This record gives sequence, structure tokens and C-alpha cells, in this order.
Amino acid sequence: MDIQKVKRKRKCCDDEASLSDVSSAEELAKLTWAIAHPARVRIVRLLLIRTSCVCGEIVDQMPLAQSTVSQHLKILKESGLVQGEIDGPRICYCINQKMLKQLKRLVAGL
Amino acid sequence: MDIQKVKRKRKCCDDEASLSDVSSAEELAKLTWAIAHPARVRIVRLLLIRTSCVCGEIVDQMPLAQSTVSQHLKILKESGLVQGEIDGPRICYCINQKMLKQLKRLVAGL
DNA sequence: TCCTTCTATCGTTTATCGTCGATAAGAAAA
DNA sequence: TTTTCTTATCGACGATAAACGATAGAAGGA
Repeated sequence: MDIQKVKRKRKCCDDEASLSDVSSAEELAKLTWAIAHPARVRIVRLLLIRTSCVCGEIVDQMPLAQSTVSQHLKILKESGLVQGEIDGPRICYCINQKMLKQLKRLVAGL
Repeated sequence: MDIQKVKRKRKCCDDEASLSDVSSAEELAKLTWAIAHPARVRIVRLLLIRTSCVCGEIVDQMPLAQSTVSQHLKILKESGLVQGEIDGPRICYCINQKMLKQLKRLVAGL
């Protein structure tokens, strides 16, 4: 997506390192914020359990109104962690494995 | 948030699984929320770089007012990711490695 | 065609976050 | 004791999140 990986070695006193630190801090904050709500964690897990995509079954699994779930899905989509594709009359959600990997990588690198 | 309402879609004896799912979802949400802000990511990284603890030097490293940094530190402390100990006139912050490991474990387990 | 189903979005209300300046509290130094 | 340094806390503000109900829009089936 965005963000070039930190490939170059750090030299002392160059602010390029600081800049990439800042941008990766923002990326990590953005990704963690996406799952920084119990409902969104549960949604992500649901999508992971069912390797296939899921639509409004999510609503049935959650003690929330449909509109609220839709809002959480929107947040997850905006973070890039989740993708949604139109599949007939319903919409098929699935995890963006690439972004999930990126999240895991960034957290593991703390 | 309120009580989980476990819909009976699942079958045999997985109430316990659902409950632990819910609680771990809340724990994961709480921990990720703690670092779901660029400033708090930077604070965590600062504390990790300096294996020793840091006090108000954090403020000098950040483009934020002292009170704001203090607020972020409070959030980090409440999450358990950071500990603060009084050390003379100042306060010594450090990462709670146990909680950091827990965060990494939960994220890796997604 | 109309109807049903599914999802997104709108509008609203309430709660919380992020930020700041000002101030309080606590300990060390003078 | 008084002063000084460091950190926490207290309002206050605008911005945003979270939740809901109601409604709109799209697609399939009757």
C-alpha cells in the first residue's frame, strides 16, 4: 500500500530515521486503532474463522444494531484490514491478509 | 460496553470458548487501544530504546505539551503496558515487558 | 411490475479523546 | 523554611467515536 519499508541503515543524526519512525508510528497507530474496540476484534476473528467471507451474519453474532456493525466494518475497511466485495445481493467481507501481516510485523517489531 | 449476548448458533459446550473469546477480545482491544495513537507509539518506542526508564525527557522528544504527554502516559499506565516508579523528584517510566509480550502474543494469535 | 432482503448512509444524541494552559502536589536543594 | 524542579491533575474546548432508529439504494425473486 503505502509506506516504503525501512531498508536503509541508520546513520547517526539523520532525521530520515526519525521520519520513518514517525510514519511507521502512524501506521501502527492506525492499524491498532482499527482493532482497538472489542466489537472490531470480534469481527476480525469471525472473518478469520470463516476463511470464506461473511456478510450480515456478523450482525447475528453481535449484540449490536445492524447500522452499528456496518459502521465498524467501515472503520475496518478504511484501515485496510478488511476488504468487502459485492457478491450478488449481499456483500462479502474478508480479511486482507497482507495488512494483517503488516500489523503483526509492526507489533512484533516493538 | 455491556454484556455479551451469545447467540446460540454454536453447538456443543462452547460457552466457555465464547466467553474467553469475548474477554480476550476486550483485552486485545484494551492493549491495542493503548498504542492506537502515534504519540503513544512513540513513547513506547522511546521507553524501549532506553532500556532504562525515562522521565520528562519524553516531553522534550515530543511536539506536545507536558500535560498532554502526561495524559498519554496515564493511558499507557492504565493499560498496563507502562509502569512508573517514583525515583527521587522525578518519575521513572519503563515498559512492562510482560504486558508487551501479552500484546504481541494476542496480535500474533489473530 | 412489485416485494423482499441486505447493506450503507443519514441524522441525532451522548460519551470520550486530544490538546492546551493553569495550577496543585511532592521531593530535593538552598 | 522557602524555593525550585518535576509531574499530575483540573477545567475547558473542539473534534470525533459509538450507538441507535429510520431511510435509501441495489439486486433477486414473486
